[in-house]
Amino acid sequence: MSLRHALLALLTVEPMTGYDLSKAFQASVSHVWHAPDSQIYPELRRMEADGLLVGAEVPWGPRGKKREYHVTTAGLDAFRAWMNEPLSYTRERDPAHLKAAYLEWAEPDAARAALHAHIANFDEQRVEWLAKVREIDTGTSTMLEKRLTHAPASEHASIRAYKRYTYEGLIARAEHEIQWAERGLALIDELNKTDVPLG
Amino acid sequence: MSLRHALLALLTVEPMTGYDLSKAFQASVSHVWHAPDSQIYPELRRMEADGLLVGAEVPWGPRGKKREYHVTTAGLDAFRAWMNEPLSYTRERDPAHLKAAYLEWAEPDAARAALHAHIANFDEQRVEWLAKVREIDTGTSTMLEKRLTHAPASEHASIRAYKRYTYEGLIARAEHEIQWAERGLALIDELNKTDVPLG
DNA sequence: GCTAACTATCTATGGGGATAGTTAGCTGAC
DNA sequence: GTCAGCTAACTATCCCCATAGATAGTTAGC
Repeated sequence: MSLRHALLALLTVEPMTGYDLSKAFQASVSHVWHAPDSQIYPELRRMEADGLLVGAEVPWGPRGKKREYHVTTAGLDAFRAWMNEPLSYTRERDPAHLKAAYLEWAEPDAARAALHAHIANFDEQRVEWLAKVREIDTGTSTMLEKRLTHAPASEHASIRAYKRYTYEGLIARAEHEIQWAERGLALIDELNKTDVPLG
Repeated sequence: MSLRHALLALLTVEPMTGYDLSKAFQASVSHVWHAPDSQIYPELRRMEADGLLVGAEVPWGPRGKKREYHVTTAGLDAFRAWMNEPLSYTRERDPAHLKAAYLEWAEPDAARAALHAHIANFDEQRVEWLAKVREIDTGTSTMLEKRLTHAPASEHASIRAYKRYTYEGLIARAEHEIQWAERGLALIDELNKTDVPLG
């Protein structure tokens, strides 16, 4: 039930439509949270029914309209409560490492391809997060700057620091995964070396 | 649909009952894969229907019986095919980092507790994987040794090496997460320092 | 001989999420 | 002036998985 809290997190920054939230998940914070719009719209209505949000019809063009959701004080309370309560670490599933543990079953080239895909995946993440950190440092992160405008100046340093800290952790993790995969590639080469000891 | 492949992976080592598989997930490879028995039993029956496994009734005590599943050649083919095909990296969800990005909303003590929980979680994993590596090195891993008995001697080194490589990667990841959380604890202290500059 | 703990299997229910498809209005380029 | 591409919102279906509980036989200790 954490989609709800991810939505609250984004909506504490500024009111948004379901479409905005869908885009925000797809682009800006994918790999931390994501959701298809088919999940977002019903959840927003449920959250409104629960009093965490209020939706406001906003005109859009001559005839169109859209629904912008604002966080209520009950919503803020719920978000703060979630932030203050410990989160349960559910056992995760890790197909990449499951596969790695049985890599002897794969053709060497397929094994290499798997590790290259691992590298490509985390390199993409790394680039994404590096851009985020640069945005934080240069003040070009629209979300962060909006967040700062309605937070007391005394908290600005903390807000900036926690965001940077989060993204740095994700960068380090991505780099770790890349290094692991590279060690794997070296291991595959090592194990598939055709030994010609007495040329 | 990777539960199927996780089950195949374990069953390539030796025939097992649903109960055995449930225990294997709970204990030996949790954090790489896990599943409740309510998922395992139906999936085993589906896999048998698909011809990947055959189940054999085995007496258990005077009146009891259990069903032991053996991998068929079709099952081996399916597993090998999965090992040789690239796996799709689905965007993950990461509640811990989502929370970290909004840590200014939490009470300092709650923020500390969250990071301590993070450390505890990954330290547990670290200990678990370190034990695995030790088992591999000392030849006391029952699963691995069984796997080796029906694999050609020429492959023993590879099998051992891939297992070790996998667990080492998981250990390094756990250590990374611990270090990240520790940096976070230092950051919280830093940000909540009550400045008394002029005594 | 009883009881606790373990082995073994199965069912029910509901939530979360992936995928796909539908409808409708808006905007700008050609 | 129309067509492509974007914004906006919603619906349907299916699968995976979590939680909980039901049932029954086995083993070992007291």
